[in-house]
Amino acid sequence: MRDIYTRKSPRSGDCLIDKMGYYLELSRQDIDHLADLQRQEQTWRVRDVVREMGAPTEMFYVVKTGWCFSYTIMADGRRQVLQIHHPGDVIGIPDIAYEHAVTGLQAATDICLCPFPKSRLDTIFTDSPRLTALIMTLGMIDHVVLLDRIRTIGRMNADERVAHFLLEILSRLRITNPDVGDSFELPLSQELIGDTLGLTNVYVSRTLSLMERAGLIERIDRSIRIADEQGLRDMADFQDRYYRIDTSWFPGGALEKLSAGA
Amino acid sequence: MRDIYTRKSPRSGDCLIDKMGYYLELSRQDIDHLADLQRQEQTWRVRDVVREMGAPTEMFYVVKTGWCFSYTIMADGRRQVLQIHHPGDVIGIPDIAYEHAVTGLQAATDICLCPFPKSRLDTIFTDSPRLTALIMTLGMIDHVVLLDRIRTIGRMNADERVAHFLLEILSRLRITNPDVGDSFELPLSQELIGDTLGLTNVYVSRTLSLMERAGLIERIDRSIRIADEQGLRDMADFQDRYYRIDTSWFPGGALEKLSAGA
DNA sequence: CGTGATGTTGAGGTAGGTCAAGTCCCGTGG
DNA sequence: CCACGGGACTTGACCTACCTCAACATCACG
Repeated sequence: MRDIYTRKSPRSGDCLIDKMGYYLELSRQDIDHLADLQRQEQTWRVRDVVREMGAPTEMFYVVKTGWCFSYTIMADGRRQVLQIHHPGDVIGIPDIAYEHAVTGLQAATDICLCPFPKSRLDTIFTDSPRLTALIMTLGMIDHVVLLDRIRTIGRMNADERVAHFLLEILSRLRITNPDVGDSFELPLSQELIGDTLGLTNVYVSRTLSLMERAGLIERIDRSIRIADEQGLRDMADFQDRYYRIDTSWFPGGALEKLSAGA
Repeated sequence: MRDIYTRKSPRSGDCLIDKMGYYLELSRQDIDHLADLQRQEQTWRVRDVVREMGAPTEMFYVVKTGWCFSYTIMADGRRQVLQIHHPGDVIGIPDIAYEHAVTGLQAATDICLCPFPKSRLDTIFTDSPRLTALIMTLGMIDHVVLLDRIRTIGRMNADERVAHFLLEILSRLRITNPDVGDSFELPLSQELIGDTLGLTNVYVSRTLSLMERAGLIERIDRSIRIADEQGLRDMADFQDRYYRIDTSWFPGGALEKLSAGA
């Protein structure tokens, strides 16, 4: 199911550096830059709103611990969850095009984020073309994951949507934590999952129960075991967008060639 | 409905330069770069497939004339249209993260595209930080438009989806052609509109008929007149993502300040 | 003139929504 | 320590927005 693609930098225990280092051999300077983004920390409790829709977009955030999510709400209360953010993710880049945030940001668990001002990216852009290319590429991965989501919501039925969702979470987790195996904690309410997939909490509940009875997954509290990964992949037409990316065009090719043999 | 935001460079008749120039005061060199991307031209007929899903991603395309669209197809034939591309759009940037195209590309009308290799962007990146920032920002606009689409498909019913879709097309057209007023040619089959919005061709037909009977739109063949723009905006909770963007953080601030008074 | 792509309309079916009741769990406060 | 309240999950009964299938009309094109 997975081939021999290998992590490019050793794990450090810092999730941003781990995520970046999964794709790229990081220089000492790159690591310093990434550490620099995480000097400030701030915590929120479950269900706290970190940033309202329409707030000025001065800050980006790096997720240090916990899960949070971006969403929009319509006047009558209908909510659509747009993205789930995990440790190591950088939040806010799409907002650079606008003066006010187009999405809200809320804590799905207790979380610790590292806010940093837009301007901090400038130094990275001028100092490290490789890191810049990686940041852009990670943005494009997010983009492609959104395309998958559109296909999922637009053309798949409930069980296919849920299957795809679970697999997407799993592959995302595997980047920073290769040891997850086939089970993981899913600290998201079924209402939130429904608002992500264009379903209701009620139907998510029914669907998960059915999938469990069908032997596709197992559940204990909020932990999920993917019992039949290939079965889920087949039904959801799933492709892993995180596992392997194309870095061949990145600047600084010499370094790249060195690590390509790994 | 629209305030006094003004185009930053004069119209040139070239749609890529017009689109870029709408947001930014372009230098002579910038214009040369953009013209350079469009040296090669190639044409396709309606329904021709320009690029299959899974094809190697060596080329980007600038749309010169006509409309085309990106899509995915599932094994059983279900299709999801992901993006409609208009003259002036650059196609393919999300694919840089992968070696093979994650979407297909097909002509919705007879079209003329300008293919150019990935590497051609390099020179822009090193020569013009302002243009680079604009290209990134346009990518982020696409991203936000996708977020709107997800909300539309995930949480709105058929008439709201169609209303939102029509308004989105209209605001996109207004960038390069401020004279569209309230009517435009919509050279898209109802099946394609359905595949964009997660509906069937049959239900798109019914919905359009209902909207016409309600006095929201008028139709003659495939031309659409938006008869009640405010009404449509209210029902679809529409926000124009193309009209105005934040360029305040772009490098080369001096030039920006000069034009800020406009 | 035939063929295929497109749009319209009708009849009937179903996936998923809505509403509601009941359970479990955990955090808080007395 | 217990009582309470709110968040989360489950299950049942009923409903409806949208789908499916099908027939028919129109039009462009070779």
